Amino acid sequence: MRQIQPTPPYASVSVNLPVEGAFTYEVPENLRDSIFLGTRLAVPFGKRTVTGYVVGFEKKPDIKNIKPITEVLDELPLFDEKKLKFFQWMSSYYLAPLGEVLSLTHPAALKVKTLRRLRLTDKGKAALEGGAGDGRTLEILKAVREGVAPSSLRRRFGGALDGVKESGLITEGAVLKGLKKGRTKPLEISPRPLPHAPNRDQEEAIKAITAGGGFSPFLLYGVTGSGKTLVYLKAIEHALTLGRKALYLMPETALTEVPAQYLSQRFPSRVAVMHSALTGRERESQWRRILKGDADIVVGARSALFSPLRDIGIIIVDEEHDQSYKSETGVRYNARDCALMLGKILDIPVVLGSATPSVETFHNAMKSKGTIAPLYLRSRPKLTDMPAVEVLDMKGSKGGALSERLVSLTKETLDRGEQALLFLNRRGFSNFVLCRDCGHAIRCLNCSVTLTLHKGEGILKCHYCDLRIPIPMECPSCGSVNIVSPGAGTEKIEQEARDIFPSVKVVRLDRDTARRRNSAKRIIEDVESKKAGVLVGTQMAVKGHDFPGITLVGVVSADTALNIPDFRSSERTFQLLLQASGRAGRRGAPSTVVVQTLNPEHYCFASALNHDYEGFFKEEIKIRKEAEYPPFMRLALLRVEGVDRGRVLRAVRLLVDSLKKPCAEETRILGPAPALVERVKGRLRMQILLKCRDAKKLNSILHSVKKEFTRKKPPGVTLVMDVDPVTTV
DNA sequence: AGCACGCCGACT
DNA sequence: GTCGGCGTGCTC
Repeated sequence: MRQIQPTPPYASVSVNLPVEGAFTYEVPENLRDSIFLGTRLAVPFGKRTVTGYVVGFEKKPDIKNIKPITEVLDELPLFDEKKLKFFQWMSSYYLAPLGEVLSLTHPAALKVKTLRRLRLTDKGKAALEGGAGDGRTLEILKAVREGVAPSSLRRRFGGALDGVKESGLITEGAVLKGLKKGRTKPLEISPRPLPHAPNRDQEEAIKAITAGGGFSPFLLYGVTGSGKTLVYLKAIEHALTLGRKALYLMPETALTEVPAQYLSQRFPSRVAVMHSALTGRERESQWRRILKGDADIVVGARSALFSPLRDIGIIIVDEEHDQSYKSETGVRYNARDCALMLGKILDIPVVLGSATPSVETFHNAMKSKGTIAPLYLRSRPKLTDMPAVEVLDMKGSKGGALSERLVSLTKETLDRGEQALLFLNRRGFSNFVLCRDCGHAIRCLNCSVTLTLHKGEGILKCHYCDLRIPIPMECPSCGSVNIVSPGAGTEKIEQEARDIFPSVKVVRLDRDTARRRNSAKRIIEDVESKKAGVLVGTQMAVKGHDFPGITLVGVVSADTALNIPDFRSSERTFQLLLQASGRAGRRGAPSTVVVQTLNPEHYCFASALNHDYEGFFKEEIKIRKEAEYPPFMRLALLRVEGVDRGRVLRAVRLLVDSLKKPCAEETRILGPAPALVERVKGRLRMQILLKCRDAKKLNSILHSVKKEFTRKKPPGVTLVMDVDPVTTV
């Protein structure tokens, strides 16, 4: 790890700011031995001190005013040449500044912050005590003594502040934050023994993965319960016996627990966990363990891919189809695709696993000269052991959100001493509140959506900007008191279930009930211990948790996902249906899935009835081809946002103009059109969808558009470029 | 992203 | 005449 060559006196440093290119800094004599490629630094940048990352060295730069590096932040570098190559690919592919990509390598809390602080000089203190000077000056001095923030001082006193500063009464200094050196502590993981030895399919998959052919991507494909986890664990074990390390990605933080337990049984205290549910302190401690080389396996959510793990020998991406691998803020990367690229650069196997692969991955794996090798786990539970799926046509049904059929099945289930899961992917009591007399629906002031009723909290809430208002007693438009809330969310289902089964404990698991730490745990324990008979929940309840007592799953409305005008809505619905049915009776007890829908004739239900992923895929791929969507076309979504409508529209016209030249034939431009939710947090969102057969061509278009747009764009608007969007609404 | 510099309207 | 608006451009 240590460099043999002495560090040259100048370093190329990438900073975490939206600026292109690296900056040159002098390596001070006393830091010569502690600066490497990949070292995280604090560097002066303009008037501030910012985080920087060493991306190279120079001998003789032809730049004047070179400043010295302020401080080295970590003893060990966060990346090497190969990883840097990977980060540079990400920067180019997702059109994000390199420094922003590199900031993914450490917890955000470690970011260098310069706090500008104004302090009184001795002269200033004397002036204040002596009451010397005009009223305004004294006012300023008093405010500075009280520690009022510079920004608000500026707002209050304007230019007068500069006058006081010039007269030497106050001085400005910067305080660096985030430089503390933390301690490390392994997370408590209770070990769990491996369940059983691999069967023949598993053996074959393990053999293929561990065959050792450098970069080799696999799709491990098999229904829930077919034993993918064991294959991952054996593949990881193999990498570790070769003296290398392993990355194990999961889409949901809750899912990491069981694999981490298995792995820590086999490799005590060599497992690190990285996901957003950790506290800041835990995350930092896990990160430092990884950096110091105290962890051989990192189990975590998408960001774990960038952790400073050295000498990675295998990457596992479980539930590869899951949308949460896509980051929707900052660098809009897809961790699954990034894992493949990192595997290619590191020349190691990458295993994608799923029972319902994404259409792109499956297409890739099925192609005659596909880039991903399929591995089947056929030895699956018998079809008779799979839950029976019933699709209920809800057209013309009246009354509650739960049909008579679903209610009677739930009753039977409870009577047998078993449990039911009622799934609805919408939280709150009702997603709209309506006046019966004038038809007015209560909408958010900042976003173009209706407000959701949260009865328990006694408020209406916007799910986009978190606006909260009290529940109105009368219609704000006509004054009528005839207000209803016809939509259904999990809170309403919970209440309906309580009304129908008053003697049964009904619990709800969604973002609202799981917000407080450990409250989700309590709900899960209630279900596991069978204290609760009915679990109502959003996808949070469906993903990952294995409740053996649940033998009935009711999908309250399959239409929520199906009706979103998005090219992936069928895929998403099908995946949810299969995931939900995977929750029913994993221990062999006869079980049932009931799907309520207004579109029972949709092809995803026919396939879901038979647990037939490939049947679904065959239908879906035809539509994708016809409509020119992935995997046949590559997509990029360009979104222009801003508060001022005129400015946004002007910017969109500029964007369209800048697209004309680079987009020749073979490229489709859809839009501009307002986003499905036109305004969010007061900002208008206009978007253009680009389709192109060739990813390289699309990328070069995006680069040229970005360059031209940033040069010409009016102030007050921002352009977001989303490469390979998972949703285009 | 900040922050300074620079050029046009309403005020002591 | 100045204070301050925000458009423009730079930061090693």
